[in-house]
Amino acid sequence: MASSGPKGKRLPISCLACRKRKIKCSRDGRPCQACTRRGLGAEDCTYISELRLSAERSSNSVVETELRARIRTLEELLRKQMNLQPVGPTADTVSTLRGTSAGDFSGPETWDILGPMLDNVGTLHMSPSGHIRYMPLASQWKSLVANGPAAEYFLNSDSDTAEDDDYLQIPLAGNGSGTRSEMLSILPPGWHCATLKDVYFKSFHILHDLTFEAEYQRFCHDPHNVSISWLALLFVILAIAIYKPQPQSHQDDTRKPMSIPMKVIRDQVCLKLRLARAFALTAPFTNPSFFPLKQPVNHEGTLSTHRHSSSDEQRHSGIYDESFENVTRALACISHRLPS
Amino acid sequence: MASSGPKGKRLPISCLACRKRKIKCSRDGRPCQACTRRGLGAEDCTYISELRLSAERSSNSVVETELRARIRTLEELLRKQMNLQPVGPTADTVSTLRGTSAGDFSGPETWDILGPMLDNVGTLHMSPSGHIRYMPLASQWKSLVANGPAAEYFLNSDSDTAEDDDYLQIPLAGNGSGTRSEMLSILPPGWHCATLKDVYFKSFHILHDLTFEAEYQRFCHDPHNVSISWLALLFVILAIAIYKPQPQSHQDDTRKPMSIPMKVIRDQVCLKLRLARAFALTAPFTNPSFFPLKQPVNHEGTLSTHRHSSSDEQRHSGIYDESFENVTRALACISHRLPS
DNA sequence: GCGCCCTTATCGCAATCGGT
DNA sequence: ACCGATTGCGATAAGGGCGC
Ligand SMILES: [Zn+2]
Ligand SMILES: [Zn+2]
Ligand SMILES: [Zn+2]
Ligand SMILES: [Zn+2]
Repeated sequence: MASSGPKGKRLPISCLACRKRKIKCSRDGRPCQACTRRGLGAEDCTYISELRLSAERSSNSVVETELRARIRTLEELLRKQMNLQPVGPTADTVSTLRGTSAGDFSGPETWDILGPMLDNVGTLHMSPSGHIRYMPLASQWKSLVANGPAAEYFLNSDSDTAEDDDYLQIPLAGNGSGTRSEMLSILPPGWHCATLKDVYFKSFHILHDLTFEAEYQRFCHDPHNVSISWLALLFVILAIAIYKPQPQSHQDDTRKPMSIPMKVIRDQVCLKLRLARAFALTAPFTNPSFFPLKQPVNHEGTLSTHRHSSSDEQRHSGIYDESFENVTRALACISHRLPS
Repeated sequence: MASSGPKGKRLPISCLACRKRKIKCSRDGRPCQACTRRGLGAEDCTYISELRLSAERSSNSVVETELRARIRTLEELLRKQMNLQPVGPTADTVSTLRGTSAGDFSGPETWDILGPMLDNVGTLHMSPSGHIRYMPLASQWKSLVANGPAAEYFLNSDSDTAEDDDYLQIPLAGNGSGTRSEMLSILPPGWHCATLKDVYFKSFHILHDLTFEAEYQRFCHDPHNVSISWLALLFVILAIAIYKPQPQSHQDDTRKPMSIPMKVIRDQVCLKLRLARAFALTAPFTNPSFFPLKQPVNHEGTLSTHRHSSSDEQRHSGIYDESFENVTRALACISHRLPS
């Protein structure tokens, strides 16, 4: 009668494979009977009972972690606000804030050390098994990667898997409604974003980094208020960064050393970004109401000598629309060779 | 026993819906039994039998037409070669050539009047049901549009139909092999291409029209020898042109008046181009070996002040690859608002 | 919430067809 | 008989929806 007997009694819930197939699960052995018939091995016939429990219990701490990350984001923002130096010793104010939730963010798993953000985007409707609770988007994403039904796809898909599109319900040709939040939900978690963004701007010097950084901070503040075009640009930047081979020695930058194993990020983010790229590239073309960002951004290199007089003239003649600037920026990024 | 009795004999092939579902088709009535069971109406249960036959029978004359068009292409090329005027009265040589296959290309259906080209691209392996014969790609495309299995899709699809991709076997994420010919097979027939190209360059003045015209002629000469990136650019140009609303009065251009009803072209080309756009936009991102075109092209407007010194410098530092120029060109086109 | 019955949809592939 | 194209069986997957 005790519910925790580890004996030969059947496990509390069906195996994952059977749940996905919606078929009866014998719930014995590690390859259950249905899975055995299906030719699946022990690695495919898994149960999530204890995982679910632990996840349920630990999701509180996950939220806690993300809230802590949010704090650090605000610190960073404030620091940027008071002092334009990237990371100056703006001791006072920062330390004050830091006292709010000092926490133990140090150690070998330096996941969080890389400037978190976006960790405050989450929604409320995620309720694992009955409870309603705040669920940051980053957590959603991470759990998807970690133990979601598409886990295998993420980790060992090196070739193009076209069917992943609908597998993950990514609207490749969105009709303009709900697209922003969809794209947000696709975004990798904040620490990945920040890492990849840094990688990009350390490697390429086409976009005006300071301008983008400002926009990025604005995005961290209020992720739902950026334009779709800017999101698309962000996706492109991340995609480029994810493909850039990691240099062995870290840059001679005074910022925090990038101790995150790039390989790990790459594995996790790669497929998501591939989808996002396709989306970002297709969406504006399908629906011209995308890419509505207004303010232009300075470019360097071939695109830097931007002449506004002719641009304005042409804009009024109907040749350009206001999206030109942003698509151009995205394009400048795309043009990098992606080593694969 | 006669095979041509129109009586209660079964139609030669199953209905399209059944073929797609791979289920037995009763081949009676317009909603066949399977389709009736599925709740599909007559508009979904279609047959292509007689269309296929007619296409098979008429393909000879189609080839003939396309060969004639090829002649005119060569005439046009030669005229351009001898005289850089767009259409000057280069009487002698042209008339000599024109005598080769004078033909009756005049009349109300001025399909062919608009500078044909690409009509010589075809392949030999197209054997509708046994015969091996020369099959120009344009013919393939036209017959697809006119009476192919996807005919309805082409004519009444105003919204996005995502499933068309695999319906037409367009490799949205091609792996780089066979892509060029695939894109060529997607291209609208020559007269459509020329018309749309003209529309584009009459309306927009971003790309250097003379340079592009030269490349276009090169493309007409040897369509298989252009780079994928250039093809993508062409697709984008055509896509823009197809969406541009047709002005009521034709331009004050001394070239042949554009008497082709734009609406017709639009209907036929629209979906193909939508697919091609998606392809052209996705492919280079999926496979960095795309967009390999070398020679840069002058731009006007915002992109005109191209600085080669910095470009070269950056190229060598690995920041740009040689595809930059072309993607930029494509992007400049994309940035137009597409009125839809 | 979850398990899973039972109706559809999918599609590999072997039988079949039809032209030569 | 050969051979590429086509058909459609039948094994399998997907998933709507109901009872708990
Ligand atoms: Zn099972
Ligand atoms: Zn199992
Ligand atoms: Zn049928
Ligand atoms: Zn039918």
